[in-house]
Amino acid sequence: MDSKHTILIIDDEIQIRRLLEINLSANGYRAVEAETAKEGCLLAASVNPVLIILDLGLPDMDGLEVLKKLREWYTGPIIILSVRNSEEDIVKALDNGANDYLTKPFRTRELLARIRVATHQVIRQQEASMIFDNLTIDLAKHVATKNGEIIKLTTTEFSLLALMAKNEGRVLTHVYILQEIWGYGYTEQTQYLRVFIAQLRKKIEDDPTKPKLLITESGIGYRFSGI
Amino acid sequence: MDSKHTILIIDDEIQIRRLLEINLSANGYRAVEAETAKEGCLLAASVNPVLIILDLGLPDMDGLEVLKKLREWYTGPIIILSVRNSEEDIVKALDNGANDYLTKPFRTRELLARIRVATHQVIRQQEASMIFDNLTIDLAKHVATKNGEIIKLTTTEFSLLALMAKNEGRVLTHVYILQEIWGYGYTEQTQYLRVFIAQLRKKIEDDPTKPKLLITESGIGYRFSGI
DNA sequence: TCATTCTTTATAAAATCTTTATAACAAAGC
DNA sequence: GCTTTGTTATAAAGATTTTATAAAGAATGA
Repeated sequence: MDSKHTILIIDDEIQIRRLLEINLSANGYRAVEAETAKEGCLLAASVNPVLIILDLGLPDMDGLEVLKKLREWYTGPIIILSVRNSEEDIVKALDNGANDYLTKPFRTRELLARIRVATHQVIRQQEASMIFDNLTIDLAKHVATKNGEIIKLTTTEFSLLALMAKNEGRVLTHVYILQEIWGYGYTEQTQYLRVFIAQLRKKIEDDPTKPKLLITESGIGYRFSGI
Repeated sequence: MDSKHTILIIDDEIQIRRLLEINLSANGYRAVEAETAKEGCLLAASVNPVLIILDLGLPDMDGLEVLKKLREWYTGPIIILSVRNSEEDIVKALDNGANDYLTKPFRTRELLARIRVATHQVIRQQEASMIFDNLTIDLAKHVATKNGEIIKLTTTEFSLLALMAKNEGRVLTHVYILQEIWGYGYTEQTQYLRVFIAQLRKKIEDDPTKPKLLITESGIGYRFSGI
């Protein structure tokens, strides 16, 4: 899973793009840049950004039109960056789907803070859901699905699956898993674990006899493999 | 029921409050005013506003502290109005839970537009009538129908159904539901919940013995499943 | 007062967890 | 190859916890 969140910058001024790119990268985002409205709309569809920063003064299309065009399908936050400072421009942009509006020249740290506000829910939601091939685990909703259908899991089964998936690729020892799920008094109950791993496999593996997700590490413990 | 959405203004300047009150009323909101932080926090809890407008320069408490205090429980949008214009103040407020920040003097129509943006999701969710297969729930009218016919629900039953439906697909814990519907003193009364879920199922499920809408998540709580 | 709604109690049913038993498998030594 | 040993997989029985439901009692409001 790629952990960096993509932010799309649509602005024709190279200096602004450069400035934003440096600051966004330094704050853990991946910046993708577009110079024209057309390019921006295409990129928005292909890179699926968590947020779009849009300049209203693009050369090839009216800013408000770009905004409307994006809003036809894009549901993430859009922050406007513009030299236009009239109340009318601001109100129009906000009423046409912009989440925030900053006038150039802007203050970098303020923009970053406003980005944090705008992406807050989206990112938290994304971080809470894990996707592995045809299996998804949504920690916030407390629901797991396989091939789109909800899998019925008990509390313990869900906790175990979530623990394994959160540590994808890492071998977790019997003792560690038992401590995490059952508590300190249960570190000897390796048989519990076997029973529950078998139950989980029946529910999440395509072929429980040839597990591909919950891998046995004989003598040590188990490992979750999200391919 | 009162269909107007309440906005809470916490500001010590009478002129600002008056100005806001006039503009908010003219735009279909109900304005409730507080002069001090203490009064504001109390009112926030009692009037349940869809949005709070908060001045950072209150006489009785530091603005940032008020913000943090509100955010301990208030999940709706908070817009800051302040004479302070330093980048540091803005960033701090935004990072402590404010959704937006305007400096005084502000432009009225811009503020109104920003209020619309901030309340957009909340209000739409409150007003939307939800449709699930042959069941509809109209939150504004406080009415639910099944196969076109109105279902007779008590206040508690409707609140419970609305809470579950608003969180479609998400597992809600017993404790959470009890807190939301009955209040903080009732988090142990799991049996209440069972009784009311059973009553609801009798009224909304095609076959109450095989529930398809109100799903039991044994050991955790319940989940509403549309479709 | 009466009707409605909420709270409490009792009990049956279902789901889940724990334990036991046994089979399967792999590695090592003879 | 065969046996031994240590580990894992699986089914199924028993114990425990959790849930569903009816119904009685208490509270509430017209």
